[in-house]
Amino acid sequence: MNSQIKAREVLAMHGISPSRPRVAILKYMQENFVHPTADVIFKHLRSTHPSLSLTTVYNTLKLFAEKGICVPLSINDKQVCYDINLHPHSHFFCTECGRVFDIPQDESAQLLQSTTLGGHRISEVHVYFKGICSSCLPHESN
Amino acid sequence: MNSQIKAREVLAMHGISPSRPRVAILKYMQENFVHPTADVIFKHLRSTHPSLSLTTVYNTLKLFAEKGICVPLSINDKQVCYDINLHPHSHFFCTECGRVFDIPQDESAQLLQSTTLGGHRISEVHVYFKGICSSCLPHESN
DNA sequence: ATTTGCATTGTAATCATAACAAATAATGCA
DNA sequence: TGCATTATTTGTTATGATTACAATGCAAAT
Repeated sequence: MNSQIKAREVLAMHGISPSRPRVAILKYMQENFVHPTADVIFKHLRSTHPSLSLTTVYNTLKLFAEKGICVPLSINDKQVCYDINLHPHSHFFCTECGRVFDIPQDESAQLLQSTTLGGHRISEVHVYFKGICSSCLPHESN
Repeated sequence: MNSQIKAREVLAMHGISPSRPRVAILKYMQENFVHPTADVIFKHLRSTHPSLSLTTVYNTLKLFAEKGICVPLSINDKQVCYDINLHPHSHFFCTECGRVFDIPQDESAQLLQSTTLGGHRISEVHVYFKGICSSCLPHESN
């Protein structure tokens, strides 16, 4: 299939050898454009890949994140979920069902003050940056 | 002291009885305008409140959050930290030292595309909303 | 002083994630 | 083709944050 090839291509582009579990996990993320946790992926692939272990899923997701294939999201305090959508966009986390929805960036920019967004009722807005703070940065020239 | 009074006032305003641990925890948060985890608070108050238990800190922070005195932040995947600053603002998480800095909202709005912010080097931008999604919302009239 | 009910405590349980060592597969080369 | 070397995967065990829960303590009201 197409996504099978695509998954292998993506792995190759990032210098990752295309082992069975890696291809399966990436393919899953490409086909199911959700924001899965390690556990969700594990449970979905269990039937078709009986030997797959949860540890492998964790390792693989961490590897993907390091290589820039996906991004870990700490939206809720329980589990980390992963996003293969690398285009700039925001997220909406439903406190009822726990699903994470993608929100186009321009939509979210103007709606930072609004209370509804695409039919969802917003109760919290979170914006945060990650990086290296001024005191941890190597000092340039003094 | 002033903040002692202020802490008790805030508790009263939110219908929370001012027990020793609650006053101490709130006072700590008001005086040290950081973004502490339960553990950080516990360790700081341990010396002056020898009988304090970690469970009480967890319970109290959860209570404060429910009553709207503070906001839990899931910025990093390890521990939840709490913010008593309720004014709209963004956060900067340093991946080196783990500290969380407040970022004025207007500053962050324009700098969503920038790579530095008040001397910090930005590598990730996260925007997310929380609320109830359209399918979990009670249907209005149909 | 006694009751009543909330608050705190300490311990034990849970759950996500990481560490680690053993088993397995993949790759290159004689 | 068959072995040697290295990378991956697996299963189990450990860790660390958070919660559950039962027992104790405390404070206001009678």
